[in-house]
Amino acid sequence: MASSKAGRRNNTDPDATRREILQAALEVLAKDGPESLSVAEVARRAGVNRGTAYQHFPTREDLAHATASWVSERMYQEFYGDLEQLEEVNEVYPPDLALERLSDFAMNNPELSRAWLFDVMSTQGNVTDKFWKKYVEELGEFTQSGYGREDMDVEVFAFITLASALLWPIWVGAHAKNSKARDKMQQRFFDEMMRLVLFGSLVPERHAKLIKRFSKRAKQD
Amino acid sequence: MASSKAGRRNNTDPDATRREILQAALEVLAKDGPESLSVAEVARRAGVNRGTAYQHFPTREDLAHATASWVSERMYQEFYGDLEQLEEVNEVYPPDLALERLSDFAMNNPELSRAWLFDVMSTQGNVTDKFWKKYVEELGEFTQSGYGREDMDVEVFAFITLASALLWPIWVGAHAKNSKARDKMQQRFFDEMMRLVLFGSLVPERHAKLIKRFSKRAKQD
DNA sequence: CATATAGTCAACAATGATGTCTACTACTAT
DNA sequence: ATAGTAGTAGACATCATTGTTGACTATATG
Repeated sequence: MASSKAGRRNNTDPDATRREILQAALEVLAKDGPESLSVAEVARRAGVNRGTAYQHFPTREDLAHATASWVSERMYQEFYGDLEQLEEVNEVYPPDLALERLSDFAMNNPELSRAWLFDVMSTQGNVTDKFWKKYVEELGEFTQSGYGREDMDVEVFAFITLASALLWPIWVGAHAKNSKARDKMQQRFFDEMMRLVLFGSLVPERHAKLIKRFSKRAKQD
Repeated sequence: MASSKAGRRNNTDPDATRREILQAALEVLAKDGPESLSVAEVARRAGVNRGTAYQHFPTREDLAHATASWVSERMYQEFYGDLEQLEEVNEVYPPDLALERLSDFAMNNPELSRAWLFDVMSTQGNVTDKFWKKYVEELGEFTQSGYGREDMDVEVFAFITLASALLWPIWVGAHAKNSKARDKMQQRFFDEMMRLVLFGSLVPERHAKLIKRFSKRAKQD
């Protein structure tokens, strides 16, 4: 009586299937890294037949590359997508909101964040990633607008903030027992990062020599 | 004429072999993550017979655990080992030297750094790692000695500095073409990090509200 | 209705990893 | 000299993954 063909999908929307596969690949990528991405594992996770995965992505490598591109594109869209129209209105996006946005984003998209970070960190040669370029560009504009210190090394600062903000959720996931503890950890990260960008972490009076040594280009007193 | 038994090792020092295996495992761990650590790959990389690896570590899991412990221990020893006797003499280790030491260490031990970071980041539950505890403890003492700002969240700050310093070499490795460019990148990281801990990254006059908001516990003006 | 599309299911050979085992060699200490 | 230790070499069964292929099915569109 029961249909012997239960469990069939026969999707009308191949793009949706493709996205499901990519999403599963992203999760695997975030969990185990690019080297241990297996088509079988991805297909299992996506609830899709292995053959189906091979229809969309002829080889394992194709899947890996497609996932990397997809991650890059999604990272940009999810983070900057709905912000693009806003930009022309708001001349300077406040740093606390920017950091909060980044911190929230990382916490809500831990796999995407992690996969993106490792891809962009370890990809050889010039950085072509849209999100990275936009992020650095925004930081550059911010400093030149007079709100951020001119003596910043924007790229290095971008690296520091992104690396720590995007990896923080891993730490939180491993060390927070419940969602309340999770929220508290997220708050702590935001507070400390704000504190750091506002005041640094050294007591100035105790480090006169260092201040002299490291303020070559900064003469804003 | 040539000995058919060339390539034999027949080592007198089994511990050395063990270390070689662990070192190879560490490299694999740093490259591909813990999930794709294979005994065969490790043995190949260590220039050791697969059987030999199985003599030292009965299963893949045993090798993985042993490597994690070894990484933890080595991270502590290599970083703090030769500093321990010094400590009683020098009451406060200057922050620039500390950061330089960390930055150099990461650059000279990229695999160890990376493997350690991921292990300690993703290990569930309380952090028992010696290096982490020591690092946080030192930071705590530094702030309480009056040289560091009292309002720091020491653990979060430790996370930020470690995550960025230990991952920076990956970025450098992927983006620096020669050793000269490498050195320059390392210098840039050190400079920017010092700048950040000394001055923050925002121009104070432009962020009066934020300063008010984020200086609850800090009343050192 | 006919056909193309998207997908399922099952089988297959090849490859490589795991874990075990046995026979062999070289070096060390008794 | 002999027994033990450390490592090599090779074989073996088991399993997972890769990439391919062929038969089948549900859905949409002409």
